[in-house]
Amino acid sequence: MESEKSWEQHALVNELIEGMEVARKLKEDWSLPSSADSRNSLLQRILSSYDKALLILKWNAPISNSQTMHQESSQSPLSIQTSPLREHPKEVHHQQLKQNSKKRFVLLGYFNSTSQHIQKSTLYTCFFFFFRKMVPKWTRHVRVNIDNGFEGPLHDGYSWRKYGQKDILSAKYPRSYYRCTFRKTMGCCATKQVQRSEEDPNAFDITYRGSHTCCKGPKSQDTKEKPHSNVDFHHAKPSLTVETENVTAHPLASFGCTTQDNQHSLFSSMVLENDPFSQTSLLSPNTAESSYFLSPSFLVSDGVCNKPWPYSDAAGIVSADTSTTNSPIFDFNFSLHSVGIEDSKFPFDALDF
DNA sequence: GTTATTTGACCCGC
DNA sequence: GCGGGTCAAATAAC
Repeated sequence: MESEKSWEQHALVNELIEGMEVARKLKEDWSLPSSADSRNSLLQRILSSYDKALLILKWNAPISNSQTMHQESSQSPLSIQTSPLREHPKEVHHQQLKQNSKKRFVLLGYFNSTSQHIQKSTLYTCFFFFFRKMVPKWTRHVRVNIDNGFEGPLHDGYSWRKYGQKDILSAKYPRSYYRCTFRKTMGCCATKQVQRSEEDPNAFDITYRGSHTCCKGPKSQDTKEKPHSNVDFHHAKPSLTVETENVTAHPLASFGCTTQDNQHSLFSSMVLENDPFSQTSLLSPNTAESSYFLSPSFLVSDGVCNKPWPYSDAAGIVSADTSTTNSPIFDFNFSLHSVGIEDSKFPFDALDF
């Protein structure tokens, strides 16, 4: 346990120092006629560092603290639509214990692994735990004027590939499942679900999950999607109405896809969907709006990661930017440097599990 | 030939 | 057992 504390503290200190150093550099650059991109990328790095640091802190928060913080934050008048806790407090406590234990296991398993290759079964287990339970998820309600010839859900600037459609029991319209086109080539695990709204057939409810690590964001437009089937609401015609509302889960959920972030990386998907603590205290919009967790990608107007809605690299650690197969990929990342793993060739063989 | 979509089957959590 | 999410073979589109 002492060693755990040691590397956690080490990582934490490293992140804070890095954040400070980059902030200093930003300050120096501020008066220079350097590009906005440069400043934005520095800003991105700073926030990324603090994201990491905060996540490490959160990771190590005592259960009692977590619970207290959750209760406090859930009472916050600013917190919106965090998942209501249905569980009895005792159950919550047990769940947190369980989750904390799992989280710790995953992190320590990674950091402390002396083996050159982590067992595939471990990776598999870790992946599903993270992806299904911890990857951020948020919903957007998007309205589109179908009369204008748009036949399908909005194109959000990313390139998606449909991999399934399902009739939902209580829903009038089927739900379509999309994943990032670059999942195979770049290991991007972002997915989205699109479902036509029952109340308003011209509207779509789009649920995003996971972060783009593919660097093929809105600006690249590297897509082979049929233009008629998707509407790019970044460049929507005036007649196109776009509404966003009910960002139900994680407005800060990492959608970081800057090149820089991929190198630097990110705890991206370790924002915990089911973790009451992270939802309410680390991720609730009130926290974001008011303090540390607001992503630069949301703040900047011309930056490389100027997302159309509050995407964030919050909690990003390291992009395990793996070129891969269809296999599940870790979509969370952490700074190897910060924990003293300097070898950039750290063997993370996600290719063949 | 390559890439995307469709759709039935399968997996897994509840 | 049910239902949501994903897989993967078949098919379509380019």
